[in-house]
Order: sequence, then C-alpha cells, then structure tokens
Amino acid sequence: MTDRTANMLGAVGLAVADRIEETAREIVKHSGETPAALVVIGYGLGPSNDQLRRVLDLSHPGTVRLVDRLVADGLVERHKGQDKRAIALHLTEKGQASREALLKGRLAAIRPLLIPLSLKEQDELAGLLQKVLSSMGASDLDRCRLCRLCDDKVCTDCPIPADFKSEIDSVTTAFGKL
Amino acid sequence: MTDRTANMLGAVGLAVADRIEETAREIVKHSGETPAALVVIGYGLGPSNDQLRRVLDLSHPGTVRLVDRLVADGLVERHKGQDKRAIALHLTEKGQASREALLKGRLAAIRPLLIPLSLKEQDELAGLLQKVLSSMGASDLDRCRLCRLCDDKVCTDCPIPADFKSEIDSVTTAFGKL
DNA sequence: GTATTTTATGTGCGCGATGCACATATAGTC
DNA sequence: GACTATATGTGCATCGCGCACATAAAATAC
Repeated sequence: MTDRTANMLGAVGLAVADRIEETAREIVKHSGETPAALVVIGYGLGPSNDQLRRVLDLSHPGTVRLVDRLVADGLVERHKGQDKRAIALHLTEKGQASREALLKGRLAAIRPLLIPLSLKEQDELAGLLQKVLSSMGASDLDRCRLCRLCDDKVCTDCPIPADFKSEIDSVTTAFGKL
Repeated sequence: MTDRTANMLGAVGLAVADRIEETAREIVKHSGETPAALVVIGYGLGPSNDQLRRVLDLSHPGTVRLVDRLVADGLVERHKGQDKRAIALHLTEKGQASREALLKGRLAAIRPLLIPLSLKEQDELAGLLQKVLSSMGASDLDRCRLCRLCDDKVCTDCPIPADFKSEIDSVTTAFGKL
C-alpha cells in the first residue's frame, strides 16, 4: 500500500519535473542546472563559483562553463569577491527579468495540477507536503539544493530552514524562516 | 495560498525526480530517457522504434541511438516486427533484471519521503495524488508518458487509464484498469 | 500494375551540458 | 619563505540528443 503511494508520488514528481523543465527550457535557453543557477544567483548574495557548485551539485568545470553560458547571454556578471581569487556572481537586469519569468512560468506550470482539488484538499495537500519537506534535507546544503528552483516570494512559512547564509556568506536568509 | 502549495509541490517533485534520476543512473549506466525506455520496452509488447519514440517524446534519431545503447549493453534486442520495415523491441534476460532493479530502486528512493507521514496521512496523500493524476494526461499518449517510469506491479488501481495497447499493438493493458 | 506518397528505420554531423586532468593564482600555515 | 589548501579557469572527451538526409517497405493513386 505504501508502495502504491510511493509509485504515485513518483509519477506526480516526474510530471512536475517534466513541466518545470519544459517551461525553463523555453524561458532560459538552456537546460540542466542552468535555470537553477539563475534562481540561486538571483538571491543577490553574490555567490562564488564554488558555492554555486555545491548547491547545484556540479563539478567545478561544469559550473564554470554554466556561468560562461549565463554571462554570454548577458544574464550574469562576474564581480570581484572579497577574496582576490573568488568571484561574486550577480544577475544583470536582463538576468533578473529572466529569473522572474522563470519562477512565474514554473508556478504556472505546476498550478494546473492543483485544479482538480478543492481548496480544502489543497490545504490538506499543503500540510502533507510540508511534513514531507521538513523531514528531508538533513544538511543545510541539502535544503538549499532542494529549494534551488523555489520561488522565495511565494514560499512563505517555508518548511525547510534552508540557510543560504551559511552557504553563501551574507546577511539574510534567502528562504522564509521556519 | 495556492501558489505556496504549488511551490511546495514543485520542490517535492524536483526532489523526487532527482532521487529517481540518481538511482536510475547507478543501475542503468545511462541517463535521460534511457531508463524509461527500459521500463516501457519491458512491458513486453514489442514496441517499435517509433512507438517508443512517442512515449519518450524524443526525436527519431534520438530513439534509434537510445536503442543502440541498450542493445550495446545487451539489455534489448531488435526483433522482426509484423511489418518488414518495423522492428519489435524486447528485453533480454539481462534487460529484465536491469528493469526490475530499476523499478525496485525507484521505489526505494521514493519510499523514505513517506516516512514522516502516518499511515492515515499516507492514505490521505494517496487519495490526493490519485485525484491529481486522474485529471492530468488528456490523451492516451500523455498518460503513457506520465507513467513511463511507473511500476506496474505496484500500481494497482491505477488512476490513469493509460492504454499502451492503443499505442503499442498488443492484447493487454500494461497498467491497471481504472 | 507501376508511380507516388507515407511510414519506419538508420546515418552523418553538430551541439549542449557535463566530468576529468591539468594549469594558475591567491590565501593560509608551518 | 616554503608548503598546502582554496578558487578559478582551460583543453579534452563523453553522453544524450536533434536536424538533415538516405533508404527500404507499405499504402495509395492513377
């Protein structure tokens, strides 16, 4: 019985990921972790290449090339970091716009799935999802990774105390507090 | 409020897809739609290249190369189809074993997410997921695609009346009946 | 019953996203 | 000051995939 539930969760998860992927591909011109990078950099904390790499779970060179792509598209700029060797990644205005379109598109892609549910059922689902989310992501990095495509504007009362601050040195937490 | 729910669904969906992807990569040696191909071919209906292509939503050549990979790994064989131009794809014994490991691994990857939920809550979630699933997948092909990684052994009372039969000529429906 | 169109597979070629091995520059440490 | 650790960047290769094209067989048209 649990397996049946798990199987359905797998199907829904796959569908959700498919839809997000498809939308992201249309808006950003690239696939893979590139859209997530746009979201993460967009928190404005000026992450370094290496910090970004950890969140996206990519190799070093892979991240460099990913940033190359974003820079080439005029979405991201490499600024000087506090360290002379490190860089600080920031979105350009175009990058900001792209990020917002991405997040908006993502929600638009997911929202239709909730239509068959009544408002009460949606609340029920939210409660269950919140429980599931709060218990996954053991490490802070896991939580950042889990939320690497999340819309922070919408994720009020985020069940995941993901703390970008400890991953990306800065003042504020990118996600809502628990 | 709906957006918050959608956002959390997006996060969970991404996490589920990540976990499935990771597991699949370990078991099958390839990524992308290759694991799904193994599952779909494994229904034993002897799909043609083109039928497989539609379910996986790949290009023609992409599917040919995908099958090439599976054949090279000794997981799939190209048999003669009813048509002299079409082929019928079938799993080898090794392919069967690989498919079973894949499905098993997939469930094992998803199952932990349900642990924080009580049995009653799991039932609740199952009901909600079932509702969501039943209203997505307008076309039969959509449903096949949606279930392209599903474990038919486990998916009893499948909410999606996906009918491989109409996609892949054969006698039985690969998925449970509604 | 041949000629054209449609369907199905396969190939050459290129591209995008990624990883490995390596190079280089800077910060920290002994 | 010499060694190590950290951070970025560069060949180079691989993998999954799509486009344009070629080819064979079935269906259809005339």
